[in-house]
Amino acid sequence: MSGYHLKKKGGFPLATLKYSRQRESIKHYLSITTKHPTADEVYMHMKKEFPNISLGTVYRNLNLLTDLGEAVKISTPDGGDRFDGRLEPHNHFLCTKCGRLLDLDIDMRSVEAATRKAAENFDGIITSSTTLFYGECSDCIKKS
Amino acid sequence: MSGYHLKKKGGFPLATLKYSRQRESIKHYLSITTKHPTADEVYMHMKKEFPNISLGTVYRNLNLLTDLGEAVKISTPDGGDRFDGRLEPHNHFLCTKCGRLLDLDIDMRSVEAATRKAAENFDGIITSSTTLFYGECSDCIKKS
DNA sequence: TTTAGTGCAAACGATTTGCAAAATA
DNA sequence: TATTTTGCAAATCGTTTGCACTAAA
Repeated sequence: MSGYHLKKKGGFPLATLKYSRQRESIKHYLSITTKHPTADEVYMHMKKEFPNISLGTVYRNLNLLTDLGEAVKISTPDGGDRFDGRLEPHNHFLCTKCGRLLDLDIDMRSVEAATRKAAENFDGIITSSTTLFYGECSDCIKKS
Repeated sequence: MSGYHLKKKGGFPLATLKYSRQRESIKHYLSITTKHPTADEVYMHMKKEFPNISLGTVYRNLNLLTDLGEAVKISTPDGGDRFDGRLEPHNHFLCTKCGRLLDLDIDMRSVEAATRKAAENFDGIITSSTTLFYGECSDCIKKS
């Protein structure tokens, strides 16, 4: 694990990594929560364990984990990015009433089929895709 | 099932609309461009016709058009939102090299199939979905 | 000792908002 | 006239960055 190099977004070499308690804890939190927290929510949670942790440290580690492929950044039309530590391919659902972001497990073969279809009439290279579903979550349905 | 999602902020009734030359022009520009411009790019373009137009006005109208379903806001993991005046269901491709956002026409039936699959094991209501494809565009492939 | 990571605060880019004037109905 | 929209500027939000210090290797 030590001394490995990898590439950042622009192709810049990334320096060798050193262990950090904060980073490990952030990674662990992302791996157990199902909340898809924003950076600020991660920050609030980390404060319990590291009262002096700074928001900058949280952002730096979230970006690092994302670059390492150990976390996923999810962009939605409303508000800041969300982070997800679940690494297997899956999709997300955004409730347009309460704003909750939920995991949505579907047979990925249907998604792959759609991607293959997309690739047919396209003269670039498609390497991945993300689908975000919208609608009303069960909690909001109950309340209405 | 469309690839679009109409965003209503609170569910409260929308105030009566009055005509505005700026809004019409923004709407028209979105309907003819294939650039998927950012708010700032729309602003720059509008300045030719309305030298004194303000960025605030552009944002207000882009949001209004989005709420009305007459434009679509596209969120990507890098940078600001893009806007699209093309209303038929279609998908988008983001080049991870040059950042260009392109239209991607695929047989929507494969997307609908994926959505139907998604709905099966989900106890909320899915009303729409958007898929964003990633990869390298043909221009960038040529250059490498 | 050398290098990476941290906390802090300031800077930043994107977007929103309060207000008085202008346009529309 | 009454109400909406505009231009402007200040404010806000999410995120990044420079720096001196601390922790890890």
